[in-house]
Amino acid sequence: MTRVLVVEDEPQLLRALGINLRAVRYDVSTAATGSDALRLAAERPPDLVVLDLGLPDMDGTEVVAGLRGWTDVPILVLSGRSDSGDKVDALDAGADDYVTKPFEMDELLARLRAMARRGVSNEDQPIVTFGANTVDLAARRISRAEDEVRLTPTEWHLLEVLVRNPGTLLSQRQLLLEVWGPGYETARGNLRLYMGQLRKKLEDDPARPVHLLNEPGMGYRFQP
Amino acid sequence: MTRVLVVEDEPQLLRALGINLRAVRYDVSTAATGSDALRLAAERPPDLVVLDLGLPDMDGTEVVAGLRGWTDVPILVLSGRSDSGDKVDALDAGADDYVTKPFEMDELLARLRAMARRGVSNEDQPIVTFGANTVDLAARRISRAEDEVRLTPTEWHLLEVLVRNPGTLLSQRQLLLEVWGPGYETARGNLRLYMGQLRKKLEDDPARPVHLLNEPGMGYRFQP
DNA sequence: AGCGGTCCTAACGAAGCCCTAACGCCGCCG
DNA sequence: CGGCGGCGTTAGGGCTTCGTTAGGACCGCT
Repeated sequence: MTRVLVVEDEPQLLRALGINLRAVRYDVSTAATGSDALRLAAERPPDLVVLDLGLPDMDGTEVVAGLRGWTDVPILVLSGRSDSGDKVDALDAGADDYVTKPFEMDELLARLRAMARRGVSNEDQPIVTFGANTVDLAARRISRAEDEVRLTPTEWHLLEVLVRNPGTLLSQRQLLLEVWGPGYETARGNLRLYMGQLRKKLEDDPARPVHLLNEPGMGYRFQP
Repeated sequence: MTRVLVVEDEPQLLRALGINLRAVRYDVSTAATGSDALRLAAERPPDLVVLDLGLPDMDGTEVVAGLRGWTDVPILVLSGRSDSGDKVDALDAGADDYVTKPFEMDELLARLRAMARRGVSNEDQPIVTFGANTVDLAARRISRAEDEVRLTPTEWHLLEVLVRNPGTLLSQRQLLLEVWGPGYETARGNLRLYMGQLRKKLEDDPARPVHLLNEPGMGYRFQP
C-alpha cells in the first residue's frame, strides 16, 4: 500500500485529509509540526508527502530542504492564499507540485495519483502551451518563441488563476478575490491594468487578444 | 437522519427555516455568521448546507470556498435581489444551487431533497443542450455548431432563469423580477427585446422559435 | 542616498451595453 | 370592417465598462 505522510497543523483539515486519503486506500501517517514530520519520515520513509506550508514551528522551505537532503520522495505542498511567496520558495527547494487552499479534495487526490504514477520526482503537467507561449507553473517560467518572458509576482498570480481554469469565464470579483484577497473586490481598474500587462507580454497582437479575453460586464476568460 | 446546517443572520428567517426543516425530519444546526458556520461544519460535518449570502462577517463566496476546501457537501445558497453578483460568484465558487429571496418554502424543500437525492459528491448539471446549442452555465460558455456564441450579462441572466426551469411557463412578471429586479415589473418591452436577442443568437430560425417560446398574454417558456 | 522594480490611483478616448421610443404585424373582439 | 392590445423588430441616446497611459508611493538593493 502506498504510504502517505500528511503534515498539517489544523486539526480539522488534518482529519479531513486523513479520512479522504484512507478512503482511497492510502496508508496514512500524520504529523502536526515540521520536526515531527522529519522524524517520522526518517523512521518510516513514506512514498508521498503532503505538506502544509503554514506550520507553527518551522518554515515550509526548511521541511522540504530537510527531506530533500536524503530522499527523492515526491512532495506536494499545500499553500494558503497568503503564502504565495513561501510556495515559490518551497518549489525552488525541491517540492514537486502544489495546491492552493482552499482546494478540491478531488484535485488533490488527482495530483497525488499523478505524483505516485510518475514515481520519483518528476514534474506534473503544470505546463500549458498556448500560442507561442509555454507556461511552466511549477517552475514559474515562461518561454515565448525561444525567449524568456519575465512576469512580476502579481502578473504570475493572475495568470495562474486564469490558466488553472481554461475556457471558464471568471468574474472580476472572483479574480480580484483570488489574486488581491478580500477588500479589493472593487479595484477593477487594477484588473484591467494587469490584464493589459499580460496581454502585452503574451499575446501576438496585444490589441487583439486571442487567449486572454474579456467579456464586457462579465469577466475574463483564458482560451488555450 | 440527514443533517442540515443553516447559515442565516436574520433571526426571523432563521427561526422559520428551523421550524420548517425540523417539521420534515431534518437534523438542523444553525449558525449566524460565516466563521461560526465554518467552525460548526468542521466539528460535525453536515449532509447539506443552506447558506445566506448576506452575512455580516464574511463574503458568501468565502464561506463557500472555505467549505469546498475540504468537503463536497451540497450547498444551497439563499440570495437577496441585491446580491445577484454574489450569487453568481458563489455558484462559481462551488455552490450547487440557489434560491432567490423571497422564496416559497416548498421550493426550498424541493431543491434540498433534490440535492440530497443526488447525494454527496455529485455535480450539478451545468451543461444543457438544445437544438445545436450546448450551454455550460458554470463556465459561462455556449457553443453552437462548433462556433462560440457570446452573450451579454443581461442575456445570460435571462437565459439562465429560463434554462433552470425547463418546460415551465414563466410569467413576464416573474422574469422581470428575477432578471431586472423590483421596479421593472412593467418594462415588458425590455423582455421582448432581450428574448429577441436570445432567439437571434440561439434559434435556427429566429422568426420561428422552437425553444424560446411565447404564450401570448401569459409569459415565456423554455423547451429543451 | 540613489536606483530599479513593482504596485496602485487617476484620467481619458473608445467600445459595448442597456434602456426608451417608435413602427409593423398579427389575432381578437366589437 | 375598424379598433385594440400583445408581440417582434429596429434605431438612437445615455451610460457603464474597457484598454491604455502617465505619475507617484513604496519597497529592497547597491
